[in-house]
Amino acid sequence: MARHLITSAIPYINGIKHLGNLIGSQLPADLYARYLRARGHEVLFLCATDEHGTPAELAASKAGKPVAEYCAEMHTVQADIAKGFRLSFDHFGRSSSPQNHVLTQHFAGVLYDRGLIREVSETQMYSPTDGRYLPDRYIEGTCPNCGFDSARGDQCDNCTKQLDPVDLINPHSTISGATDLEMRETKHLYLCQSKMKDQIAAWIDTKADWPILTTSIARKWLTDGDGLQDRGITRDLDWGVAVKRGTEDWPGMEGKVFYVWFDAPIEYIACAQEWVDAGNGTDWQRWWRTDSGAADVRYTQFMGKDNVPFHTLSFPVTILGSEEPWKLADYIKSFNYLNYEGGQFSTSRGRGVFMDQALEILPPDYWRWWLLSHAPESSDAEFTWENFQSSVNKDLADVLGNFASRVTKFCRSKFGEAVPAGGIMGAREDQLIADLGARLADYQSQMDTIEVRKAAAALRALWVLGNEYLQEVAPWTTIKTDPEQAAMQTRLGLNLIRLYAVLSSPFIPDASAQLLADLNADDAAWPDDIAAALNALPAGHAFTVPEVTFRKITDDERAAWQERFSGQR
RNA sequence: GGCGCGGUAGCUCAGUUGGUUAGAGCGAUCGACUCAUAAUCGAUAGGUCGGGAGUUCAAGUCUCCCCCACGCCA
Repeated sequence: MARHLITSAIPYINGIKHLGNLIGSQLPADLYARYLRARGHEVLFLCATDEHGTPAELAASKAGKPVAEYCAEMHTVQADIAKGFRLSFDHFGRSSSPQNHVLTQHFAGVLYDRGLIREVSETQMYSPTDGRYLPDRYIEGTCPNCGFDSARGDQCDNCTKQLDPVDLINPHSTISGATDLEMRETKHLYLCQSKMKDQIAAWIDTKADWPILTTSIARKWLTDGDGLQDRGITRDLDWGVAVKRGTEDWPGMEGKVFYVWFDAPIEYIACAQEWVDAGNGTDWQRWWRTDSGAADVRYTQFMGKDNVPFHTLSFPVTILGSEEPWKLADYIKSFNYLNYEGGQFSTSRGRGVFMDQALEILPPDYWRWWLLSHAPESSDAEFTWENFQSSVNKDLADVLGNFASRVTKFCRSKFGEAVPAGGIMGAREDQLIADLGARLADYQSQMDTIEVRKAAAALRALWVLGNEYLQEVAPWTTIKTDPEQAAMQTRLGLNLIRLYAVLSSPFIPDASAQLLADLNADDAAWPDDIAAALNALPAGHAFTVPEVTFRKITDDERAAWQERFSGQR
């Protein structure tokens, strides 16, 4: 038994995420966490909401609420949706937690002491009307290069010229439309990532087993141009972690907060503290401090590719730069994007399926199965309703659900609702057990290496073995000449359902639990001996015939959903 | 413009350090079965592995050029 720390990239507080966000991080992380727990490992699975920054402030003001209140509400909304998808976080924290404030300030102080934070004076656009400094992308004006009248402060969307907000003609705030913008001199803190680039590069070089996507993105940032650049870690905002050196005030930095990308990953650690403070754990240090037992923890991070730079570079700079014994990631699993029906998911245009909507139309297992079995691992993947319908109907309803149905209903009609006695296993059964063992080894190997799609395929192959066996031995025929033999075959079939329920639980936890309940099976332990596992339900054991485990998606439903989520409305 | 990930059967994708007739699932066709959610099982068809050149006894798998898609950066 090993100890596994697992974190999923923390979703931004601003609004409900779509299915692409789900499969990009939280869902595969949950799959891995459930699998490792099922294998008997000790797991701490953490996630949180990322709550600071300008978008949160703007969303709150749009909703007419104080930002703290808005974030608290949205946190609850996201937590409920996560429960709806059966994401098995040990704690779902908040980057705005007091624990994270203290820890973020601590890291800043330590990094400053190590000479890894420097102060930089720069000018920035201030809007008296909005009462805030404006990030470049919230300023628009006329492009000095091409005359386009909606050029953004960072870049002109028309001629693609890189811009500075001061270059814009007639600049205005996109928040209020205010034109009385002025340049103000302001001081900010920069994290000296460049000083750490060799150390980070050396660390990445040791990770030959990481996904190519992860290492290639990291290497690109390490070697592009002059190499890893220093980055600003403060902003002129109200909502966030106040800039301090540990517990000391930071002269000249009054009224400023740390930028989200600095405090967000630190929340992974703070989240473990929240977990303890919430009364769900007793010792967070043994997961995070290598001097307190975390040295033998394996830490795996999950994220979409847009988050890779923060996890391979910035956060490691924070951890390593502190020279304190914090746990560093052992494995970083990253995902590409999920597209929707030939384009991208679009939050603003309502294009694609969002997590709350998905749960309105189908139970979580349907989504979990499709998303995981089509996870965008090697390249971007695409969601289409047609593919979703055919995959779910075939894999879940036909191959697995119908297997449970045909076995239990046959048993009920011929032997009654209890596991039948009699008969002896022969060569065909030995063969089945050998095949199951080989497939199980494959499945476990894919899960161990977090090859999500391949794991799904291996699991499906296990389900197929049951149908093959049943079709071949045909108890509905055997029973006419040799009822004892048919009883043995049926008993084996019933036990296969239990085995499948156990093995499938990381992917489809609800269906798994329901099948186990219908079978009155109290043994849900991961099998280490297939033959023994197929005797878990003994002769005479009573069961209930399951309701339809997975219903099929009809053509009409598919068409209606396709229309509903097209973003046209 | 630079860089990155890809471009393999109608669709979604596997193809390890280059090595026998390029694989899987779905879909299609044919057959078997009839316990089951018009489910299942078997068989068959289908690919000049984006295009071109090169290295090699041998290339989907390495090198170069080009084309396409997506993304990141400038």
